[in-house]
Amino acid sequence: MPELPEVETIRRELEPLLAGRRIAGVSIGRPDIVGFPSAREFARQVPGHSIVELRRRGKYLIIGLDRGRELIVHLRLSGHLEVVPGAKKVEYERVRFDLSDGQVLAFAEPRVLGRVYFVETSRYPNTLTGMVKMGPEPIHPGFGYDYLSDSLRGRKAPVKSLLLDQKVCCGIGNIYSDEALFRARVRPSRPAGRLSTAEVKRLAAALRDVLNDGIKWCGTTMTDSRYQRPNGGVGSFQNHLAVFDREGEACRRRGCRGRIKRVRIGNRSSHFCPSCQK
DNA sequence: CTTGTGTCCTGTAGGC
DNA sequence: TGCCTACAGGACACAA
Repeated sequence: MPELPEVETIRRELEPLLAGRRIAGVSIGRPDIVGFPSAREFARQVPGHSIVELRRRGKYLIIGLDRGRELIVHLRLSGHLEVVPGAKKVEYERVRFDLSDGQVLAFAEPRVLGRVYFVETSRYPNTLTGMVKMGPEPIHPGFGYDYLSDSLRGRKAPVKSLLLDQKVCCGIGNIYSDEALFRARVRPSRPAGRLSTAEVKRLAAALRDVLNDGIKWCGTTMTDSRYQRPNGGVGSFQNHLAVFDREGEACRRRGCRGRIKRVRIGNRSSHFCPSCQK
């Protein structure tokens, strides 16, 4: 669920709550949540480190520690982070970090698919190769027509599948890929290598714009979504979705009489307007 | 290398 | 109401 805008919102709101605190203790409710090193080593090595800053790479949240170490969190489908008073119980809490100010950073993850890693800065283990191979940030200046055009050239897979490939453009998930394709007026099923120059240009701009809009609205919280901000608040980009989760509803483009269709592409549901997207 | 499929794990919505 | 099945926004291993 959390894609780039959600993770970026979490980063911004969590940093003032964490920066400068020391991690006094770690308790692990589910050892399989720890991706590196072993759960036992994780619980032994993390305490004593202080939190310096929070960064983000794609959908990974990077908690920068002192002495050249990082705590890396991936929320996958259902994970979230909360900072709560030490006495409070957090539902689905899998890992708990006791902080020096008496607060607790809780990693809650109902589905147990999310992971947390403790690593040396920029020295990533095999369980984190996704970090090393990750493509550029679509909201950074280096991501534009030239890069995207090179990445899609000759590819026969549906353009939607390539947008979800973190090696092509990191941070994109099912929601923002559907929304970007709508803005670019390109159907998700189109073979990626067959897009025209104008379409690739529109797509590169749409990816950047839709992610920035998602950040502006503090992410997307659906009714069945567990995405929440560290203070318990929710996002509001769901109020601005053009196609995602709108199957059968009217297209919102002025003058368009189309209805949003849902199809399966690469085992993921994809939403588009048959009238606007070619 | 590219592409498509299955799997991890749990909770929940919706059908009967 | 209660049971059962299908599906969920991610990532990766693996087969063809």
